[in-house]
Amino acid sequence: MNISRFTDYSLRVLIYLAAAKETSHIITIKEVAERYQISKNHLMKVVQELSANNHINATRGKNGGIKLNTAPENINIGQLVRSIEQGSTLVECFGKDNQCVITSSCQLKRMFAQAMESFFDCLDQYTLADLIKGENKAELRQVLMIPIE
Amino acid sequence: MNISRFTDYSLRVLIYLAAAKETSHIITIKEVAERYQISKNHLMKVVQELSANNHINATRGKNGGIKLNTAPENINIGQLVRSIEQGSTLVECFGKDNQCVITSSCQLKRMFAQAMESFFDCLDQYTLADLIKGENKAELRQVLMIPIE
DNA sequence: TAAAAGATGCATTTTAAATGAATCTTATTT
DNA sequence: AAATAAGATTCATTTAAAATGCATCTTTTA
Repeated sequence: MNISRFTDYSLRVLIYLAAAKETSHIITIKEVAERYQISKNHLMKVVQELSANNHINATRGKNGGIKLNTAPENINIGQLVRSIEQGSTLVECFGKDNQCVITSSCQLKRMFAQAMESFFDCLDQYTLADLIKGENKAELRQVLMIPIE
Repeated sequence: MNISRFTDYSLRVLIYLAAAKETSHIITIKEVAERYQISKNHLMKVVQELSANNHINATRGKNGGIKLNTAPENINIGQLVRSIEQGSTLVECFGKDNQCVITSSCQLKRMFAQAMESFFDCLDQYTLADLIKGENKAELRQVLMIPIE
């Protein structure tokens, strides 16, 4: 059972931006990629999608960068992961080119769909704010070398 | 979000065997692979694991074959999927070679672990028997061309 | 107008999973 | 005993999705 690195990176970007909130320092994709030591190219695409979904605001050009578009409290983890992972195929029968011969008389799809809903419903309990609560925020700022100012 | 074909095939084998229960006809891996139109080689490995976990009984030699080791009611879907998918890496920080720099101050792992538990807990509600209930059994026997006798 | 940022499209690499193939082991039947 | 038919095992190969890299385009600001 796994979730794409794309989704993982999406969350990392949001955590970075949330941890750096209330800071005057401008954040770029390059910086985020360097601090996390992950591929800048991949991160560009991740940012592009987050931006397309209005979770973050990306500005081009000199002094451009990325920042959160809403308060961390308003970014729900379940909804976010759902939206990124939508279109993924949990098992063959969820996919477009399903070849399973018993599909019509198989109850598995129903069960798995329900289980997946439980998974997301659980994540629905949390928002981005829960990820930078308490001591976490300071710790994240430190590990990610986000200047406090 | 996805689950391996290995797990999918495991369920298909069990469904086949459950649907063919109370039938005198001996079932071989070859037959199951043919009916589902899937790789016999892969299925062999699937069967091997199901057999190692005592879910099914495999006998070699002439007139050998595979059959369920317990009543379908006793094979829990959640437990089964859990056992096959154990060791899979939901996201990087679940894995052995986790490189994520914020791991120590990140709450995501906890949240995802909880969500995964919800997923399996949901599947825990069902057993193999639920997959061959009512009309399903007859339908499965027909699609899979299992002789009724 | 130069520099610095993100956007985009295409190519390549990586990796895990799936599949194939060959051989080994076990059991049964003749 | 020998032949046959089943699963078990090991190693090699293929596949497909995801990730990454690269080049170029677009936008913004100093």
